Amino acid sequence: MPPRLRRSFFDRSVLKVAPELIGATLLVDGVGGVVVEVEAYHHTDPAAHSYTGMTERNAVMFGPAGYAYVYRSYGIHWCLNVVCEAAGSASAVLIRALEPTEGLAKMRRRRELPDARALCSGPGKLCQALAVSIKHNGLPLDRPPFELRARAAVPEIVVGPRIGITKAVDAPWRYGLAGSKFLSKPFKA
DNA sequence: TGGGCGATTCGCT
DNA sequence: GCGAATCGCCCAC
Repeated sequence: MPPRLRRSFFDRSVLKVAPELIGATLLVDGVGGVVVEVEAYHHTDPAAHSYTGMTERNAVMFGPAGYAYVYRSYGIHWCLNVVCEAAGSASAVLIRALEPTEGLAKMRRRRELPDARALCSGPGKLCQALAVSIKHNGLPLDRPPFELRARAAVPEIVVGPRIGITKAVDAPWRYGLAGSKFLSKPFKA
């Protein structure tokens, strides 16, 4: 089994960490799968929550790397990020999609859906499938309930603009696993 | 203290 | 493709 990713893995440029997460395995209480889509948010990026400074919501982003930043989206969904770079730099990677491999029955029950393709194909969906919520905000990714393991081999990565934002819309900081059927949206060829 | 808005999803057309 | 659901965050008043 590939080694756990240590916190020091995240203590680097978010633009380096983000593509290296593609192919890694993320589990929460044993449920999850292979990371197939992420987005990078740098603290100098107008689209980042941390851009305008620290607030109660985004405080974890300003802490050390390797911790979970979880926030509520559109009043409905949860979204899971991993804090990157040195403490205070306030950069993070948004986990956008997984290929489900472990605990499919649990995920289907939580999502009330039979289709494996739709279980984790979006940031809100995967948090529902993995039962991630505000309770996980500020927890380290290298300890239970999280389990995050390095990829076995370097996969082919596709790059494109990020989804659903209104600022810095052209920055190519969305990364995906080439050819994956489990993306939130296809990458433009 | 109140109102506009969002790193989304789903169902309907 | 479009719009509703839904509510915490955040800043202007």
